[in-house]
Amino acid sequence: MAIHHDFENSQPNYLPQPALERIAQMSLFDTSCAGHQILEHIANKWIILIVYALTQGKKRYGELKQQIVGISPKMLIQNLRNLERYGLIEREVYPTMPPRVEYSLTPLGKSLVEPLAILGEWAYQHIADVKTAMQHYDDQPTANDHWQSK
Amino acid sequence: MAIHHDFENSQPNYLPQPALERIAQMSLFDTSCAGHQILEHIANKWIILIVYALTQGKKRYGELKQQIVGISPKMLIQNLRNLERYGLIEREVYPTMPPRVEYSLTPLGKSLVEPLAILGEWAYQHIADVKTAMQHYDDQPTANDHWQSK
DNA sequence: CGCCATGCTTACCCAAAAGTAACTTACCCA
DNA sequence: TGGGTAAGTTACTTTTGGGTAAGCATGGCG
Repeated sequence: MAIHHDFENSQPNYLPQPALERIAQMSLFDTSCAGHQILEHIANKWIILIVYALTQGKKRYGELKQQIVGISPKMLIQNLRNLERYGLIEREVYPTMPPRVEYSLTPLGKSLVEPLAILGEWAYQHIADVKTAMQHYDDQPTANDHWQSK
Repeated sequence: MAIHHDFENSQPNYLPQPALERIAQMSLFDTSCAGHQILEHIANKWIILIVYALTQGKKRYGELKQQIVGISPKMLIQNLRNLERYGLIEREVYPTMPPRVEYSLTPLGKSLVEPLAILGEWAYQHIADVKTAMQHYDDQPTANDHWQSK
């Protein structure tokens, strides 16, 4: 617990030192490191959105499908299965008919909410910055045309 | 600044309230929302590793290639271009011969370091939890075989 | 003089991921 | 008897990600 503390006021440097120090200790650059692999699975648009949705409490498959606009049934179920496998969500089946299945965050899943929320906030807060950077980049005619991922 | 504070001791609830409140305000579930789109681009294994690498300072292409084990030249250059486009890194060309190009984080890029570091730390700290969850899941023979992403 | 080494970039191609849409199961209800 | 419903599942196709290997420029060196 108490993972991140006062990292803003300790160093004169631009970058928060404790973060840097801690990054240096994780061998995330090594693809064979489990931390790297987990990151690879977690850093996924749908995973993030599903976890976000479940912060609001138990949700049924249909509710998730409705809330996460644009997700296909296949992607939803696939990512739900993966999240269950990683121990981040729990799947409860009520053997009624029509079937009823509820998904909820496990304690481990809940512990991931804060890191993801921080990332989401960053995205949300820097929309304008990124947009203007992209326009600026795209406007310069210097042949940077064929790399855009959209 | 001061984005995340004492979220552990304020609520009786398991989940950090401030994060939840703020998530609710972002319309990340809407694919047409710019925040959603940015998240989609940032939540990418290679992007994260490149930003991590650049927290250590300016780096040349070759240095990055060496440090980020397993990245192909194409992925490296593609993600560098994207990061530049988003305004997260800066590309400096020294017109010497052999050419020399240095990449560094912009202030915007530096602001992303802390969120990513927190995510990386989560991954690193919960390796054991996730591993045991996966073993447990894989051991139950109830035909969950065809979904695994590895 | 010409060939090699270096650093970066691109072309080409295949494999994996993700979207689409139709199908399933089993009960209830009209 | 047949339509509706919830939660998937499957087959099929398209899109994207990613690896391999070659291109290019130029200064150094033999």
